[in-house]
Amino acid sequence: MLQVKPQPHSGPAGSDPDAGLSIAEAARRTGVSVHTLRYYERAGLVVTPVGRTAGGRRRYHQFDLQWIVVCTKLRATGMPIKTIRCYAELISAGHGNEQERLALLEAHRADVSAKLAEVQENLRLIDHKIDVYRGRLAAGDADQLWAPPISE
Amino acid sequence: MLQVKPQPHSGPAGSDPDAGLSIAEAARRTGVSVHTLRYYERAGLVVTPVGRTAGGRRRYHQFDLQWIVVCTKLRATGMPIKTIRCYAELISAGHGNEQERLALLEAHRADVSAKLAEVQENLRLIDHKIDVYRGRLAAGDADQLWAPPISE
DNA sequence: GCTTGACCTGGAGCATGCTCTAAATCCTAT
DNA sequence: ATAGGATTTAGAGCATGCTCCAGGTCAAGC
Repeated sequence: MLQVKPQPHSGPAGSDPDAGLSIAEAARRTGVSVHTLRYYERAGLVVTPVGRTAGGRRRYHQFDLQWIVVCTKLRATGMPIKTIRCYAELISAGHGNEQERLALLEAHRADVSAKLAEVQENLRLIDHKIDVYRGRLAAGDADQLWAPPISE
Repeated sequence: MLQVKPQPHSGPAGSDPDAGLSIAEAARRTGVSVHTLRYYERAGLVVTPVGRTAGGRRRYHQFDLQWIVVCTKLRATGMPIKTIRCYAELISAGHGNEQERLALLEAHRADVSAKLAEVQENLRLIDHKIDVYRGRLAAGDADQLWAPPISE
């Protein structure tokens, strides 16, 4: 859903393609607020430190944007910040821990699957209630719906 | 998943079936902690006030347990406490607002559906990453995996 | 009566994930 | 040179949903 749009060569905030993007541009392109971008960085959700200008401003490059998008997707499936940091640290540590990365992803996949199944299961109850309400309302006898006991 | 088990006639905390259950028993049967039961009550997640003994202890009856289970299912699909309170108030208000109840449930259903689709979509990315890691690890060339740029 | 454990209330505490503020600094345009 | 807006930082604030604590009450068994 979120895609890092290719830079149209001369966009706002710097036309030099190698200079990197301002935080505002990065936010716009990733769909994440600037606040959140800084928060993620503080929280350790980085694989490589984001570049800085001489004056200390962040400069986002293609790789940074791609990583941020990955973070949003992991977040969207409910992966906690801590776990994403863990994953980032593994990638950051370089080659040799691919088994661990895989294990982390598989564990998360299992969590998401379980959660998905649970939600779908409970959604059925809601659907059932909706059906019942629709039916009763159409039939004009909504009085028969589940209601609290008169007075115990 | 959570079911209100039928009372086996002489259980703990009172054998008179009409006397109602202690909060501990209600917690056990609904799978919710006693803390949470009290919290839900304070938060307005009640359709009818839970009964009390002369001494002020809560007594849970069949209807209370059923309602709590409904609450857990709504929560499990991500319905916020506030919305459940809203729903509880509608039921509590009695007949005549069935359209509103239906609208609330339909709105929630739409939210859940959208969320479900989003999670499933993003889960695909994770699955893809898992596939790639598995393949590379099996092939013994994990070096080729996504890694941070060497130094910008 | 007395002990013991369950229960009561109001309120504090905690985990998570942002979201915002203040004061200072940077940079660009005029 | 300077005004204005964008950005920086550390830290506070907020929303949600529990979770727990202190100090007191209730009730059942001995």
